Amino acid sequence: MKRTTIKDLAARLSLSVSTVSRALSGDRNINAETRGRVLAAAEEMGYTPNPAAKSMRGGRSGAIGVLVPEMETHYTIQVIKGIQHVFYPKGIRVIIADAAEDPAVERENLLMMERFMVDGIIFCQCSYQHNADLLGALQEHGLPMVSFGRIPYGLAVSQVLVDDYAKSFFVVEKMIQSGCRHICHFRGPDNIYNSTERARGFRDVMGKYGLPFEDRHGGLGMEDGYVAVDRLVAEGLDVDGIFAFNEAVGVGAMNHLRELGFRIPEDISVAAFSGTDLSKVVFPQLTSVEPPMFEMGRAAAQMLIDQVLDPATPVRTVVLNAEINLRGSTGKK
Amino acid sequence: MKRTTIKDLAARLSLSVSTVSRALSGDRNINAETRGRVLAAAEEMGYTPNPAAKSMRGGRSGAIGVLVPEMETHYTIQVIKGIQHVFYPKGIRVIIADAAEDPAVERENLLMMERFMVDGIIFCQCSYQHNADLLGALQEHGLPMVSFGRIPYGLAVSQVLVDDYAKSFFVVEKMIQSGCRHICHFRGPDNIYNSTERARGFRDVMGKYGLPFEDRHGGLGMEDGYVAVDRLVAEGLDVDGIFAFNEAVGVGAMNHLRELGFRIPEDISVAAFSGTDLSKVVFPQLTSVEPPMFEMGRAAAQMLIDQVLDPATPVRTVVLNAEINLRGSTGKK
DNA sequence: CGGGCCTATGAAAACGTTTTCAGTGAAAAA
DNA sequence: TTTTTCACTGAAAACGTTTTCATAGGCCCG
Repeated sequence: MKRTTIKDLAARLSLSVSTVSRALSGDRNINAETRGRVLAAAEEMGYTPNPAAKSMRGGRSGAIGVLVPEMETHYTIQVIKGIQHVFYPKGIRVIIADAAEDPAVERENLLMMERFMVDGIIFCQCSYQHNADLLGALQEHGLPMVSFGRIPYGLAVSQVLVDDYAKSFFVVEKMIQSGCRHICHFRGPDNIYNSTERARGFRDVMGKYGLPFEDRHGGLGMEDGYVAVDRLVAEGLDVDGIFAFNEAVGVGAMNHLRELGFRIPEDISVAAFSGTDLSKVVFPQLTSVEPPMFEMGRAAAQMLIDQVLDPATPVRTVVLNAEINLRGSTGKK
Repeated sequence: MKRTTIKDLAARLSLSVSTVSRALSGDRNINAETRGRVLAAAEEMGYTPNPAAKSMRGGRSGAIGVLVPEMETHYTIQVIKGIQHVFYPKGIRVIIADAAEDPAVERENLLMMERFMVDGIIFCQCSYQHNADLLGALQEHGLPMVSFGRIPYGLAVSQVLVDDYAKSFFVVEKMIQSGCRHICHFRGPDNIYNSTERARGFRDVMGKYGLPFEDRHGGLGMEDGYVAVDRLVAEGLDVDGIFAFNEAVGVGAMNHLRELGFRIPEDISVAAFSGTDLSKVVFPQLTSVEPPMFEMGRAAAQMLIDQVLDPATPVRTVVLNAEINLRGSTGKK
């Protein structure tokens, strides 16, 4: 179980560790032939550098942290894949921590990342109203960081997002064009700033067509969509369309509407933000706004690397394009 | 950005680093008062040990690797959560690598884990026919490892599983009891040994009731379920039940059957192994065998810790109980 | 031919821990 | 009083790298 170290190579080749290290790291002050011998021996003896030693000397830990608010949806998973796609080929370890939508857990996770001495973090806050202090302090302390997905309102940090406002506007416009007149928005939680943006897009497009603006508290999960439908029915439901904060709420709403005997989309159309594969699995398939999740992860990772390499990198906001996919849950009335 | 080290503490307290280290690690050869002073100072100066240094000295990297065959299903994600639940409180970092069902990628991931010098791995092989050589070599080399979910056929390694045979037997028996007579099994890929076990459970229960045994190649994904249904229809479909290798295949089959105008469960019942939340989201809800995913992750993690602490720990196989959940996709004929 | 400048290498320090080996002084045992 | 033992602490080595710093020989230029 003993690993080959640089010392073993040095001994084998009757060279000093310095020379071997230089050969391995591609220093130019080294004889080409010596370099060749070292590389060959390294290959033969199966040498791989000890990351801990590298890290101790170099100051960098060679690991980055990814903090996500949930791991229930395919959204998060795809972003994580995008992130790993960038880091793993570079030999950088990725540590993932899930807050399960609990800001207290998120805080623990942040502190854990600090203990782990990660070189940077990529995060998506549970709530923009929580942990901004700690994130700010870490940033102040020099920890590179990039946010994705949820808007880190009030935090001057690099971020990769989609255009919540515009995409909400356009997808609802499609619903209107297909005949909807009384659309209700199932709004996201107030502590997620995207809720505000999506609601604004919704309000503006309804205004543009002179239609009444109406919304209900939606929440985040499938149960929330379920409950919101119940409430709407109890109030004597008078809508022909629902625009949900996210896919889960949309699916929850749609499933419950169907249980209650409504036909979708004939009686009521349903659309949602944050669509993933799931939108194509439910019946009818759900019209949704689908962010380029993998690409978002890649972009965030690249931005983080830039920051790690040059701490003076300015704060940037990257807005990627989300696709609007019209499916069976919306259609001609 | 300079972190407090043990040296800083020593200087501050006019003690030697050895003493500080001992106080911190809870060595008993230390004056209680001194220990108190050190702890107080550590708290005050916000000292946290440098994992890299610890690791270099201690030989252990403080990280473990988790190798999964896919991250599409909730199954894997839940197992990962169970694993993290055990390791994070202990300050052990978890590195996750996804093979996307490609044994070549899986091999890369294994090598990556070796480079990262993880203290152990928890894995679920894409295919029991691949990478057993490398896994065996690593094990031989002293790397602690635990397998979960898919049967690591031919590898003498600790593992946590559910009873594929018995649970397949029982869930299909329920279908029979509800009136199904011509059930077709959509079999999993041959390079996953669980396919064999589930098929065996299916064959035996059909035999017990004197019913004809029939199966088709199923595969792993939703598309596979879709395709298998098409093939069945092309052959002049004569079944009243389908038992799918996993949830994805089950959902794919069910969705396509519905597209083709079949009523579920009136015309055809559908059940599947490896159910997750998704089974409750689709319509109708899918009858499925649900492994205790989180618990499996926890168990695997605990077994790995045992092995790391004592390399002489004997190889164990832990079989956990999977729940059979009867839902709308099966029912009285 | 002597000084200066490359090229290639080695020696040693440093990173932050843990741990072994040696003490120290004081109390206990003789 | 002398010796032993004990409780506590310090010095230093070690883990595997990278990175000065130093130095050897060889070459060019005057």
